[in-house]
Amino acid sequence: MPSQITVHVAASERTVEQGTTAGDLFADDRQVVVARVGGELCDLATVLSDGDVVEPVLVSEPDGLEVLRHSCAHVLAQAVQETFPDARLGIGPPIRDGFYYDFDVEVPFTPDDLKLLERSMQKIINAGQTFSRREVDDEAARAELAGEPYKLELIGLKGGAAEDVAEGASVEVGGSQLTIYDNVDRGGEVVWGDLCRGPHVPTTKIIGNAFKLMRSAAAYWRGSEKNPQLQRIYGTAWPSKDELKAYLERLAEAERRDHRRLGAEMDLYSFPEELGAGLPVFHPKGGVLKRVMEDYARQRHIEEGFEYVGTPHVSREGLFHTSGHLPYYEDTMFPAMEEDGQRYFLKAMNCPMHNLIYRSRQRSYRELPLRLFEFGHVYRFEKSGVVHGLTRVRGLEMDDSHSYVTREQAPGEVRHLLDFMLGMLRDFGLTDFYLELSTRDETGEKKDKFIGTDEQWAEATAVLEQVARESGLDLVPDPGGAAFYGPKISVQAKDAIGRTWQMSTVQYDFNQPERFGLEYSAADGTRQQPVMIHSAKFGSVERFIGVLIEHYAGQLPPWLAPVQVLGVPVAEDFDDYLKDVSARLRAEGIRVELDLSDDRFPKKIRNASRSKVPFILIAGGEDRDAGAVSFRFRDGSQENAVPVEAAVERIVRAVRDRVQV
RNA sequence: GCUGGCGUGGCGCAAUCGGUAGCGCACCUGUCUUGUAAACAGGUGGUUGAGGGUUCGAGUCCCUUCGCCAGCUCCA
Repeated sequence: MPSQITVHVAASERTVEQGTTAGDLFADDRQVVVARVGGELCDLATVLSDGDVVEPVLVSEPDGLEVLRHSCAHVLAQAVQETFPDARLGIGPPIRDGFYYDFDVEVPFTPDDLKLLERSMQKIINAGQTFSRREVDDEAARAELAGEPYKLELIGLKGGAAEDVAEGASVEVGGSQLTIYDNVDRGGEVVWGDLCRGPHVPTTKIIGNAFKLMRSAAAYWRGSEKNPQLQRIYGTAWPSKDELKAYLERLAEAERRDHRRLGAEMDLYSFPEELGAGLPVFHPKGGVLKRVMEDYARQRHIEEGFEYVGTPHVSREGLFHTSGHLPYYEDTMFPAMEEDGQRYFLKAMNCPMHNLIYRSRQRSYRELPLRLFEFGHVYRFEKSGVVHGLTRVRGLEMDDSHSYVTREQAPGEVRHLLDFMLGMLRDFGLTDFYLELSTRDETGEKKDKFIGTDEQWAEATAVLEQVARESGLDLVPDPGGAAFYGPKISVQAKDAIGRTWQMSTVQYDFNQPERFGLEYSAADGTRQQPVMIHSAKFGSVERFIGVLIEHYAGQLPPWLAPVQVLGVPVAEDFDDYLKDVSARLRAEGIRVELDLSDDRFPKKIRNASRSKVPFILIAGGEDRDAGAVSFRFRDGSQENAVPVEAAVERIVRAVRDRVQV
């Protein structure tokens, strides 16, 4: 055997001693945490073979960061088993921004436990333990892990289906070869070990002090309600302390933008306990925001060929049997009301009622596309644990529209709707999108939920996919995410701090027209069945308001701001002058408030600054003498001596053009 | 629905081992009011989410229930 081998590193060949490891090649770069050998992520301890192609993987790149977080999860597990010897191990994968590890413990972890574990992890990290890989066969693994029932279960399930076992399980049992990672301290003693596919960072030292345990919560084993709950600890880990700090600051920023907090501060809406969970009320200022959104959406729908309709909140149960909703969703509808032996339900969707409008008389192909639209209030009895602010409620208003079209018209209508909804989202200041295509589950246990023939699903899905691709936006598949009656495209929008929210949806429905017996007379005199296309631009109006509040951190653009102008007199003497100015603005339809309180000027400025009103108009002696006002903006900047005429014009234009200031 | 945490005047918080609920802001009243993030003084307001229990005594302990938060599951 030759004593030297040739390896390829960074597109150049290198001749190295037999027995050289990947780590040896990059020993001078501490940023390298693992290596890609022949395309596979490997430990730096991997011994190279002749002809290997080796690339360094830095901790700062996505793969390297995942490995760091996965290793950190291992350190957590080691700390847990040292502190709570009876804890049994679940799985511990990296996730977005961090990692978790699941444990079966008698007593759930407390916040104090987390602090304790964090200290214990720091000790392990400082000890500079190495991660040492060891291949084991199934028998040996079973023997060694006899005390770890969940790991044994994973061994039984290992192989190609690992990702089906549970999200994240593949990091434990990836391929056909089982491996155990031993944590070895400086003295060479094995102090802990875990079944794991790897790879890992070479030593715990790499983790440094740029990690933090965030919270603990229960999670079902293998993600199923039917399984026992384990206690999951979430943590975060970063290449450096600064990056950890930046991450924590992002979380703090998200908290500052929380629409529940801002809604209370800005007096927009509240969630009275007396009403019940998930039932918000809109205060006058929130009412302005909601009404402006509705007015604009209504106008735009009419411009896009929709007709505004109205339907009741309740219906006899038969309607929801016809639509097919009741068998699937009775448990998430409010309980039935009985009257004269009839069961009535609060509606959880508007489409059945729109179908009745369609069916109220004979329809001709000349009427198609027939587009119906309304703000329909629907009620969904969401499970208590999922209700959340305005983003997940039990009573909501949908901007619900249904286009009835011929099969031939369907692609054109979907395209029309997609353009329409993207345009509307842009009008509200959301500009960064991707699309998600939700299709039926072809194989899984939920396959039976989807009604309709294979051909219908294939056609519907093809139409949506084609239009989605034409949009040029990124398209992410979402298998199994479709409604029971048809596939959908959803628009995912990124907000100002990079979070994505599901906004608008378009759904292709061949089922309900059939169930309701919808027809139109074709040009040749035959009766044909239309296709129905559901769409919602806001989705839920409540949710959209919540997203906007967070996106703008409460600093709404003038056209949406409940109060657009706040007048602040420098002293009482100028109250009348500002009253005249505000009358001019009101005549132009501007929403103005005046601070006529007996607070002194600095206090008024303070209150005005905190009010998030886009235009603060100040007037004192200099302004009055010049027939002018002074603007103060939300960023604290100021523009003095603006003639009243110009000020009014400027405000009116900002509102009309829907710009942000 | 499940697991854990929490629930004190409108809001944010305090109340040592159980010993008859405090503070700031807001609000009200009065005096004050001329240029950019808090003038001064006084005052109203809670029986501690709700119901039950233990105790001489419960905001503090126990049970039930409602609501909120985090996560899991779910999301037409």
